[in-house]
Amino acid sequence: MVKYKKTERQELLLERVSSDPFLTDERLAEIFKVSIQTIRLDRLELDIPEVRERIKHVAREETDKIRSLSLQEVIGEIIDIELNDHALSLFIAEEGHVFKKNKIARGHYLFAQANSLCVAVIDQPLALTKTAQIDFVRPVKLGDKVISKAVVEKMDGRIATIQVVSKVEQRLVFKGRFEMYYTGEGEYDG
Amino acid sequence: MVKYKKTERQELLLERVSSDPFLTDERLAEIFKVSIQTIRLDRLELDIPEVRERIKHVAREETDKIRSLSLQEVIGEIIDIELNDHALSLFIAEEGHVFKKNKIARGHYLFAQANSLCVAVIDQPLALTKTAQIDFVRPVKLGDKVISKAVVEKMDGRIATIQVVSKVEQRLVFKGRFEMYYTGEGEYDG
DNA sequence: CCTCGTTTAGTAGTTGGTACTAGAATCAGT
DNA sequence: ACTGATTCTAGTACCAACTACTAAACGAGG
Repeated sequence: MVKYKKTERQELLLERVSSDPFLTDERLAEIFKVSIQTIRLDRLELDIPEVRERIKHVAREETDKIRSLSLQEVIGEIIDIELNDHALSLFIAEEGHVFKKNKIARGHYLFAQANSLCVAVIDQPLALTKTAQIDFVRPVKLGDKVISKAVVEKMDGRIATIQVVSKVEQRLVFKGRFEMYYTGEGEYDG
Repeated sequence: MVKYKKTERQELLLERVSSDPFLTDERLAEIFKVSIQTIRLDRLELDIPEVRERIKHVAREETDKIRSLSLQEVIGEIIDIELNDHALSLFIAEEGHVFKKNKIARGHYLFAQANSLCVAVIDQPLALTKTAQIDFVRPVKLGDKVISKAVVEKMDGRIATIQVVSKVEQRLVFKGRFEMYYTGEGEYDG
């Protein structure tokens, strides 16, 4: 087995650490077959905190109820957001999301990405889906990176209308029109 | 302020630590106005692990929760099915399915229940959702038992039209009309 | 007063680090 | 092949937050 080059090792390190935050430097040194010092230099360069801080961070996500709204309750990772205007998220179809037989993503994950993006883009204390018309244009396969874009068309005080399109490598795979019901604490009467 | 007696302090200690697992012995010693050693004796007697272990435990719960949720194949348990005709499933809204703030189920779980029911009721090697029009009629709350019923309206050789209604204690909470694409071959050319 | 439960103090050792210095190995270009 | 930079390894001193242990002080009851 050949040792990795620095940059390659650092990429893999980032992946490893984010998929399993519980790995100590010692374990990582074994995995990559380098010294502990090398691992520490890598973490320093990549701004990866020590194992205890990583664990603490994961644990905080549970207790931190404020933060969790924008982080936890979303399928896919939000990569750009302008509240009450538009939002972008990335969802990668993994083993758990696809049919075993043909490796095509189950529709409800695409819906979930779009739906949670709609919830996130509405900057209101309460936002619930009211109706949706959706089209699954092309199947999404295992490993596909789905970029979903939600654009708020109008907000009339109670109902927001949002158009969502999802693409894999620029190709449309899903589109939908969502009506979201929302209320703000006393901002609007209702 | 009077110092607590041993037993009383230990009770309060248990409460404190379980409500905030991030407290170090040093902090606890300050809180109860005793020495660190006393806190450590207490933890020993009460079998409370050290701060880092407590944090690790919380973090583990968190990652387990995410994993078990994302790996869910089908949402809801099928309780009655007549292939190509109708199907019933039960879904119970649990902690992981609801918004933390208001304990209302996220829309995509209701969609997922309906969607996977539609996939199941089509007796074909391949069944993919093509379009859907859906209505979230009433919010579903934590603990609600949602019964979803899918009825196949027509199947024309490639597309099946299915009506789904979901109820909690006889009250409509969700309805939708799904068009499912299906083939015997397992081919799909978008 | 003495005793026993309780509390405090202090020491040595552990884990998983940070921060730093210094030297060895490797590679890239001339 | 030699030079110089990059990369890796080694080693030291230090830290937080402990465990595990010993020993002493306190405090109220018999």
